[in-house]
Amino acid sequence: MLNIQEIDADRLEMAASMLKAIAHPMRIAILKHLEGGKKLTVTEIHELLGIEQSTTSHHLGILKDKGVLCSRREGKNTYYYLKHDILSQIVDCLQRCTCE
Amino acid sequence: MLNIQEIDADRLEMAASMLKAIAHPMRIAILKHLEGGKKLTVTEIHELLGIEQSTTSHHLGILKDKGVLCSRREGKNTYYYLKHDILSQIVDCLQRCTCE
DNA sequence: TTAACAGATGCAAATATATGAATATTTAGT
DNA sequence: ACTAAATATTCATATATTTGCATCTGTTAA
Repeated sequence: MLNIQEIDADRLEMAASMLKAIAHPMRIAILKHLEGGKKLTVTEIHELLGIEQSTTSHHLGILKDKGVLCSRREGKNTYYYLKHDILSQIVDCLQRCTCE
Repeated sequence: MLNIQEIDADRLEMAASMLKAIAHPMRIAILKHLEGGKKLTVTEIHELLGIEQSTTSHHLGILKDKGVLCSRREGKNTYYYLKHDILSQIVDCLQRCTCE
C-alpha cells in the first residue's frame, strides 16, 4: 500500500538516478555520439573517446543499467544505442544553457 | 591557446557539472517547485521538502554554484529561482522517460 | 580445440558527494 | 546595543563514484 508521497519519492529517485547516469563528461560525449538513433560498439566508442576499454564498458553499463541505453549483441560486437530518443533533448538543453 | 578538443572538453565538463547538480532527488524536487518562474525562500523549501535547513541551504548553494539557480536577497529572506526557464525541459523529459 | 578478438566483471585506491550538528553571519525590529 | 529570525558556513562522518589493471566470459574462425 503506497501513498502519494512514496510514489513520488520513488519517481524522484528514478529520475535522479537516470540523470546521475548521464551527468558525467564522458557519458554525455557517448550520448552525443549516439544521437539520431546511431548504434556503436564498445570498441568504437572507446576509440572515439580515447578512454580505456574497461572504463568505456563501465560507463556503458551504468547508462544501460539506469535505462538510458539499450544494447544488442551481434557476433563479437555489442551495439549500444539510445533507449529514448527524447533524451537527446537533455543534451541539447545543456548545450544551450552552457553557451554563455 | 585552446584547441577544439579542449574547448569541447571544457563544455562537456560544464554540462556534466550542471547536470550533476540537478541529479539528486531533493534537488529535482526543488526544481519542480520553482517551475514557471516561482521564487521561494530557503525556509519555504526546507519546509516543503521536510529536510534540514542546513541541508537545504547546501543543496541550493550547489544549484546556484553550477548555474542552475539564481538568488536574490530581500531583507532576511533569500529567494531562489531558476536561471534558465528551459531547464524545466529536463525535468519534464525525465518525467516522460520514467513513466513506464 | 585452440587462438584471437570483443566485451564484461572484480577489485582496490583515489576522489567526490551527502548529511546534519554546531556555529557564524546578516538583517530587522525594539 | 540587544535579540531573534533567516540563511550560510564549517566540519566530520558516512557513503558513492571513478578509473584502470587483471582477469574472466563469450564468440568466431582456423
